[in-house]
Formats: sequence, C-alpha cells, structure tokens
Amino acid sequence: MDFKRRNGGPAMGGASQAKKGKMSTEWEDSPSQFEEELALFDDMEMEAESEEGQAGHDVIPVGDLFSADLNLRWKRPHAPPLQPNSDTLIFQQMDLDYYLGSAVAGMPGQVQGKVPIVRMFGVTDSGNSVCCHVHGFAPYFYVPAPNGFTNAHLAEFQRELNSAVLKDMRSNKDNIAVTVLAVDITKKESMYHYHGNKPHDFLLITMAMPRLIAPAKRLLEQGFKFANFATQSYQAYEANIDFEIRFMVDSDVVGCCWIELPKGKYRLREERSELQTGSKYPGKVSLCQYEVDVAWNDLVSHPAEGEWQRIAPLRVLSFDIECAGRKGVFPEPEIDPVIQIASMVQRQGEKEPFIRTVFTLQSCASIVGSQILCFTQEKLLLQSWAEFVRTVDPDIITGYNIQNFDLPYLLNRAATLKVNLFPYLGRVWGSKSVLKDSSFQSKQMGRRENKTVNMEGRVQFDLLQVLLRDYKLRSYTLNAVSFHFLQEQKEDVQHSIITDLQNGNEQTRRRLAVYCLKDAYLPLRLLQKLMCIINYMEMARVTGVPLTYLLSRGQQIKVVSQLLRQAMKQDLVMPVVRTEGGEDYTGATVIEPEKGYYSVPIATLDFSSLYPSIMMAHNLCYTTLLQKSQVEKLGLSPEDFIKTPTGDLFVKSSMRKGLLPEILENLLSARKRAKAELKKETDPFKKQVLDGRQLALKISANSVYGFTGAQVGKLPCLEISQSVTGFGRQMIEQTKQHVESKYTISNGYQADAKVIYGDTDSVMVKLGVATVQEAMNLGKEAADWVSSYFVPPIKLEFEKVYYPYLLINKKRYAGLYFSSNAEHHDKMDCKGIETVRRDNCPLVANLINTCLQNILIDRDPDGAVAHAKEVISDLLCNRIDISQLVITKELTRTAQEYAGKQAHVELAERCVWFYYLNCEFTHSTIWSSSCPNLYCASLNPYWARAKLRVCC
DNA sequence: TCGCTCCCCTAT
DNA sequence: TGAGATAGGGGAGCGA
Repeated sequence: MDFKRRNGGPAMGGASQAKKGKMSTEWEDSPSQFEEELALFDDMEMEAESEEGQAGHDVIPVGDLFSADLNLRWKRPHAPPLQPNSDTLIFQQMDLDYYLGSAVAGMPGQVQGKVPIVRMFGVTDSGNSVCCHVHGFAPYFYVPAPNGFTNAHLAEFQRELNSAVLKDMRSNKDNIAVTVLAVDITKKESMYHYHGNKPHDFLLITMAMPRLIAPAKRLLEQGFKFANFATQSYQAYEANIDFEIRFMVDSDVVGCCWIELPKGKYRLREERSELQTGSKYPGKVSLCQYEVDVAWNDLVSHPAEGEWQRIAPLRVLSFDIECAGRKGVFPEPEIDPVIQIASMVQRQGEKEPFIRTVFTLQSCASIVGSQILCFTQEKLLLQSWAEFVRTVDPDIITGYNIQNFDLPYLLNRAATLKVNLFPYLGRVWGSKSVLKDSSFQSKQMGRRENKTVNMEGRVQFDLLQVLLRDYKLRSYTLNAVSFHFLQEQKEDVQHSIITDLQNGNEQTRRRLAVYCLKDAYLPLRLLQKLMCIINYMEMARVTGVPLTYLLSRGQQIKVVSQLLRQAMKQDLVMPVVRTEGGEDYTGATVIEPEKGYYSVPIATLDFSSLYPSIMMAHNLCYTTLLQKSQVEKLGLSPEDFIKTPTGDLFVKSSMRKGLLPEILENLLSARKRAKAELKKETDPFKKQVLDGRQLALKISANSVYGFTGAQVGKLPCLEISQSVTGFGRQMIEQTKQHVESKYTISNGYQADAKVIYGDTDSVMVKLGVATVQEAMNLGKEAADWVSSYFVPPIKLEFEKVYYPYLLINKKRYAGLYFSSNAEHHDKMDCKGIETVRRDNCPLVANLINTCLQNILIDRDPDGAVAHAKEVISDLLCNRIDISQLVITKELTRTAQEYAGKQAHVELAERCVWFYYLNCEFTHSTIWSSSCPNLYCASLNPYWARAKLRVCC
C-alpha cells in the first residue's frame, strides 16, 4: 500500500514528480521488467516439476482454492508418522512463549489448578512444523535468608508468604489455591559488590505463576513478618526476569537453537475433536504438524556449533494489501475496502519464492508466473486469505509496515465486515489475533507508537521495523529503500489512481496486481540482500534471547540474558534495583582540534574495542566492585585491588574474575573464531551465517558498557561506566603525550609529531612525513610502541591515513582515506558534515560533497568556489529541481516538523574560504568577511516552495 | 547582535 | 516496568 507510506513527510523526490504526466494507456504496452522476472520463475518451475501438472499461473476457480491437487505447494511437506518411543524429534526452535493451562498427566510440576507451560514452535530439517509444550518449569526468585533462619523455618515462611499473597489479590478469578509452591535454602552470592567470595544462605521462592512474583516481591520488600522473626524488608533477587528468559537460561536454550527430544521422553498429541474428552491426555491445539509434550528437564538443547549452526527450511511469507481509498483521504478500514492481497512465500535459503499469488476483488487478467484468485465478495477474499495463511503455515511473516498498517487494516476490515473466521492467524486453534496499541520509548529511538497483533508461533518480521532499527536512511519509503539497497524501483503506480484502476477493467486491475505483487516481493529481496533473518538469528543465538525479542525489546535484555547465564555458573544472583535517574557521569574526551586544511598525510591510531578492552584489562564488574568500607573488613591489601581514575575500587582478577570481563572475553574470542572460520568457509550460505555471527558478537560486546551506564535499567552501575570512561580519558591523553614526546626532531625524526585531533578512542597525528607510505609505516610503529604502555588486551592500532585532511571542528572533518594501499585512496571519508546528515536537503549535501571532492581529490579550491557560485545562481534563477530542496525523511515524522528548516548553502562557501584562510574562524568572521556571494536559502518543504534570501 | 535554550543528529 | 552511554556541532527561536 502506498497510502501508509505517504503518511509522514513529503512523498518521493523528483523522479516520481517528473513522471506525473504519464498516461494510463502506456501501461498495457509492454510487460515491465518485474513481469518478465515473474514469468521466468514460472519457466524454471515448469521445467523442475513438469510431472506435477500444476498450472501455477492460471486464474483458479475459487471453489477449488484449497484442493490438494491444485495447490499442492501451499501445504507443508507431508509429515511422516512419528513414534515417540523409537524416534527422536529434532527441530529448530523459532518462537517461544508460555501460557497457563492444566497440567498434563505424566508431566512434572504442580498437578492442580493452572500451571505455566512453555511452548516452543519450530521446524524440522524436512520442513515440518512443530509445537512443543514444555512442562514442569515454575517461576522463582530469591531473597537473602534472615539471620538465624534454618530448614525448620521453611514451612512457616512458605505458609505466611502464601497467605499474604492470597490476601493481597483483589480478585482471584483463576481460583488460585496455592501461590507459593516451595521455599528452599540455597547458597548464593549477590553479584553486586565484592564481598570476599562468601556464599550466603538465600531463600529460593518458587511461585505458581509468573504474575505472582511481583506481588510476592512487593510484600517481602514492604516488610514481612513470620514466626517469631521481626518484621523486616527483604531485598529481592531475580524477581524481574521474564519467564521466557528464566526458562531459557535455566534450560540452556538460546534463541533459534536446535532442540532434540530423545526417544521415549516425549508424548505425541493426536488430532481430537472437542467431543472426545475421554482421554486423560490433551489433543492437538495447534495447526502444527507435530505437537508434543515434554518435561522441561528432558529436552536437549544443542549449542549453535558445527552442524547445529544450520538453519531449517523456514517458510517466509511476505504480503501486501491494496485498499480503494477515497480521494485525498487516508483509507479507513471501517469504510474503504481491501481490494487486493499479494503474497509471496519463500523457503529460507532458497533464491526465489515458490508461492506467488494475488487475491483480487473482481476479475483480473492473468499474470504469467503468479496465481490470481478472484473474488466477487470482499468478505470471501479476506476469509480465503486467512485460510491461505493457515494452510501455508509460515514461520515468519514479513512485508513493509505490516505491523502498523496491513495487519491492523485487515483485522479492522474483517471486523467491520464480520468475517468471523479471519482473525485466527496464529498457530494455536481458537486463539484470536487482536490488535493492541503499545508505545515503546527509548533514548535511542525516541517514543514510538506501535500496534501489535498476536500470532502465536509465527514471527512477525516487519522489514520497516528492521530498517528503522538498523539503518540510518534519508527516507524509509519502500521505493527509496529498494532503490538504495537494490537499485530497483517499485512498479510505477500512483496511489491516487488505485481506486480508478480497481473500478476499470480486468486489465487495469491486472496492472494493480502486478504492483501489489512487487510490493510483496521487494521485502523478500531486501531481507535476502541485507541478510536480516540470518543476522537476527545469529544475534538470538549469541545473546540467548528469543528472535521476537530482538524486534520488540531494547538492548538491555540481551545483556541480562548473557549475564544470568554467566552468573548461574558461579552461583551468583542478580539483585532487583529500583530504577531512578541520577546524576549524569563524565564521558569521553574530545581533543581540541587544530582546525585546518592539511596537505600532508595524517595518520590515525585507534584503540580497538576500547571500552570492552578496558573492562577486561582492569577486571571491571559488578562482582569486583569494592566498597571502601569493605577493604578493612575483608582484610585486603593494596595489591589486591585497583583504584580507577574516578576513585572507585575493584578487586583484581586474582581475587575474583569478573562476570563482565568473562562475557566479553567469550564474545571476542568467539568473534575471532567466527572470523577464522569465515576465512576458510567456501559455501556462500554458511559464509553469510558466520558473517552474521561475527557482527552479532561485536555489537554484543560493545553494548555491555552501555548496559552498566543505563541509569533507567535493569542493573545500572555508574562506578563501572564512569571508571571505563575515566580510563579512556586517561588513555587518550597519555597516547597524545607518548606520541608527541617520542616522535621529535631531537629524537632523530623528520619532524615533531603533533596530535591534531582525537575523539574517545582515536588520535589523528601529523607525523611530519611527506608520503602516505611513510605515514603508514611510522603510524604502525607508533601504535605498537604506545600499546606497550597499556595493560593487555588494550591495544592501539594503526588504522588509516588521511591525505589530504580537512579538519573543520570537533566531530566534523573530511579526508581521503588510505588504509591498505598507499597509492590509491579507498574513499572520501566525511564525518559530521552536512553530506552525512539527514536534516539537510539533497542540494546542500550534493553541493558540499562536490566542493569537498574539488578540494580534496582535485585539489582545486577555485573549482569548488566556482561550483558553489553556479549552484547558488541556479538556485536564485529557479533552475533547481524542487526535489533537491526537500528533506525526505522517515515516515514516522510529520510534515510539520520539517517546516521552517533551512538549507544552508553557505557552508560550502565556508569550506572553500576555510581552505584559503587555513586558520581558525567563527561563523561571524566568515559572515562579516567580504566574501562576495553568501546566500542563505530558506525553504519550507511542507509547502514545497523555496524562499530565497540574499544575505550579502 | 548576542547569548541562551531546545532540538536534531551525528561521532565514538 | 520498559527504555545502551556521553560529547558536541549547529540551526531555530526568543528575549534583552
């Protein structure tokens, strides 16, 4: 749908504007490239399966929609019979959730009342779908045992807490009889602070349901009294862990891992009608081909190594809808009908979709390479599509903005038309897909209003959401994104004529169907090109969270998952800290730049993975943080701990090795392994997986620091984060001093080296050599030499040479980038300048880019001035395409926000002048200088009219 | 005109 | 109840 993408911000740039005059008759002339592509799929398939006798591209009579003969490929491959006693069941787990249900005979855990049951959905190697009910895992948390507590007190404690929680419930509609299932004494240690490696008695409190943990925790914190112990407040540990994560951590399951159910250890559910209630075993409740019950401690989880790195033949469904809107009004599901739904289904790992189909309202001429299903009633169209989804049974559902547009629209439309069988899109019988509003807020992404639709067992993987998270783009329309990544455009249909096309004939509707099909096809292509599914799967495996968390949750949960896994091995428990924003802490140093244009090579030295390596080098962790009062109490000598630049104390690894350094070492060594494997691997698909993994490992390592500094988070620790940045500040300062003290004329070098700039983990050094090669050689030597002053694994590395280099200000510079070859530059590198910022119009970015090229590549500042003047004169004479003046932005922003933005042409002039002046300047010095042509173009893209103002 | 705050978006 | 961090340039807008 085009409407949804028109919602925010101006529509596409000049290309579509220019084609406005295109006549509708032109369409029928020749098939588009995309149509030819579709036809090609068909040819390939005809060859491959000529015996199947399936006429894939015909218009199918609706009555035969789901007939096994006609749409054989819709269904999953036949599932061979499974004998639980002699067959093991192995599947890749893709989605994991839990529900409250009745206990199943023969399974561990509570037998009475509602019990939490974990549910895993997955796919076998042969492409069969699996739903696995996991029984017997109950939620729990810890509190420290009070002084004098013994086994004799357990029963009393449990009874008192149980009745307190029951009393606390306002209503008890589930008729819960027992809230506290068990209380046990266990030896644990808090992970916060170092306290002499002495485990203490903790009470492990097991609850009947996940939602009972919060009240139990609250009651214990508020002050709890039992037996003759005084009323006291109990600090809760691990009471804020999602139940899914709790289960995964405890059973060593990570996201998207392979699960093995050994023979004899599971039970297969049978198809059973509602009336047959005689059996003590429940029948199937899902649409999956295999549905099984297993005890939580009987399942085997395979770490993603060796053969277990493979990926099952998942079914990925991409779809797009079109609605017939009214002129100039955003379509409303209560009024405007859905006229087409295009769907493409692809198996993960295959090149092309094997199902290409479009459901249309009214007749539609055939399209070679795709199946057209025509309906005279919209109601039937919707219902059939829902049945199509259930038949195809996809593991992953994708599309462009399906989360906030297509799915909500379909649900609302189906509700309006009373298509009662529509909203069951998940894999669980009778579980209705409902629309909910949710808002997601983070400092990183700002406030995001989102809609959610539940679809148990299917992963919703909206490509737009992926792009918003992972890529900074100027525009997020499907058209712009496709052009950016695939150099391909959408089919050319203006959204304003969609209704006209629908009301035309079967040829105009065919035109619309081709457009709709392409909109379903492009997301698949993009997912493939960007390796989204593989990368996300690897991230889920590395961090241990379910795949769905990666799109629905923030960064913290990934660190929590790893931290809990590591902590469990050492019997450490994580406290629940109350979250309140405190003082900000000091961050990194940015060395005052020696602004100027440098026509000599500038070497850049970088600390690789600075913050992770600081944490590893100095053993910074929650578990090693030492309170000053504890030094004497624990009888520590000064050799046992260090004092960080911020004055915080941490014990050395000889006393206790920190969890965070351990996690980081694992991540970074796993990354080294992945990179080594990547080099050896020849299979392109496995290569993608490994590359995805090394990327996931790198990102994960870098997010550990952020987690400790997140003051509104699960476990903030400012002592760690401020010590990390403190060390960083010290190190960059020392690096500057070391380099400038050794590389001097008096030490026999050509010139006195000068650090002209540096930010956080890098320094730019003018070494005084004339060639790039010399700068590289000397840079490498300097990096190695400086590294010797720091604790491993901290390492300063030579990264690149800039030649020439234009240093405009802090965080704003440009230069030609030489990394391996001293003869040829890799690219022109621009940082912070208008060319890389998305809040400038293309004219400004292009102009500055050209000026920088003139200055840096051609070494022709006069050319830059000439170019700038030319553009300005074009601007004044209205010779600039309006699209150049419009700031195209992501659709989440409203057009009003762009109003009043200014395009600043003068910056190009400033660059040029700066080259001449080669000295420090301010805005006003340039402004008041006698520069001949300084203009400022102010524009209002909302009205799409540029207003020009002559400033000089 | 200057100085200030707020906002956006970037660098690391 | 869920959200990685700080540093910093530079424009817009406002008041003195």
